[in-house]
Amino acid sequence: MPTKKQVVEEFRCHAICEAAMRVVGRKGLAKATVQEIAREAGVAKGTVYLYFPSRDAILEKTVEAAVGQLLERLRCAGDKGRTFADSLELVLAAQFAFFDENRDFFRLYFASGESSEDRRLRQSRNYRDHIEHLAEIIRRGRRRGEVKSADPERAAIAIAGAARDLILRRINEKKPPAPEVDARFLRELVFRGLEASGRDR
Amino acid sequence: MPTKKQVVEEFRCHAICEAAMRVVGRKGLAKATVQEIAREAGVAKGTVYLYFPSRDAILEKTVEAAVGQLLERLRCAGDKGRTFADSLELVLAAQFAFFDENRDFFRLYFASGESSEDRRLRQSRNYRDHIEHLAEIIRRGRRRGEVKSADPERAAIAIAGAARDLILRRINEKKPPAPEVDARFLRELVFRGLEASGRDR
DNA sequence: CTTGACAATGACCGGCCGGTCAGTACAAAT
DNA sequence: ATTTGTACTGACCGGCCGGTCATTGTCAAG
Repeated sequence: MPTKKQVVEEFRCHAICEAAMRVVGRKGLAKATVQEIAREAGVAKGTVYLYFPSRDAILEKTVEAAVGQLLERLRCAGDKGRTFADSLELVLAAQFAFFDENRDFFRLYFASGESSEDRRLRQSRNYRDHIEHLAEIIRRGRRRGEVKSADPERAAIAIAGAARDLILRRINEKKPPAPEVDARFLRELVFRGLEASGRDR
Repeated sequence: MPTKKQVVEEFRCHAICEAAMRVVGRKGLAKATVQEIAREAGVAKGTVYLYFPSRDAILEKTVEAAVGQLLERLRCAGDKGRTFADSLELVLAAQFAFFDENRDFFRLYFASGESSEDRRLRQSRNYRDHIEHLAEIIRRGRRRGEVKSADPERAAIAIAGAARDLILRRINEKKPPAPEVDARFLRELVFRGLEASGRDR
């Protein structure tokens, strides 16, 4: 049973993270100051330090929360597909859609980044989990004989990277295609490849 | 005919950029201070400002120079291949090799990054040129009937992204595979795809 | 109403760093 | 020898921002 104090604490932390998200969306990770996050959250700067030990902790938790939410969705999407191609496409579509919804935040999250933060993210549990998730989907496909033999982890990294850059592209486009379109495109690319097939040429 | 003054200027600028490259490799883009760049170049901080108007200008020119060098190599590599698959593999191998050679600089160049800088790079002529180069290779393959119909620019972005993340992976590995191995891997992935072929299952 | 505990505040501090500029050293010109 | 020109120096400044803490508000218990 959470005490009243814990409830307040939870509420404040959440409000601060939400605020941080908006500020980062506006200014970028490096230029998001504690002062502005506090103002955005409607509290004084000192108050922020009642709930977080440091600026880095705020940003870390904020990013962690957002990314955690994303990974949760991707996991669901991945479980829905019946074949490898399905799973992959669903995961990619979910990912594109998520970033479409969080455009502002992620535009600057990607575009900027502070050394300590960005590095932590890339080596973080979240990133590795994401890669591992993709790798697992590939391995499952392999077991079913749908996918050829290849280092699943490296393939996962390549797919994640491709998706990442497509997301950045989408973010800078005024009217990007529907998430499903790009998802289908990338699925086709990594599953079938670019090689001209008999009927296609 | 360059005057003596111009020669000195050229020499100093070059020394400062070289120094900046080493400092960025050590500390990351965001934490590379003018003071340290100056020390590394063996001049006083004030001297740096005789040759560059601002810190940003130093970093911009440094990155621009390094990336320009890279693109030059990639262009050569791309021209050597006779088929689409060849060209792609050669370009990728050249890219992996280049980053292997400049490990320190690019580790922190990628891992950190300051908002204004990183953004400028991504939207820079260099990045777009790289994408355009890849897209052109794809289009050439398409014209020869080697490659199926697909948006060449989006495919180029995806390939560049995949390569980028593989590079980051390689940079963090103590003993990465030879550049050619990863190049072959990625070429296989985007050209043939992951789908199990008849003989492979 | 008083009190005391604690949440909230925001002025302030200190360190950092980009950028400046008065001064130095040294060479060339007179 | 003296003056002029100039490449170079590095101490210094000012602004910024993360983090602190003495003060102020708030409210529930007595």
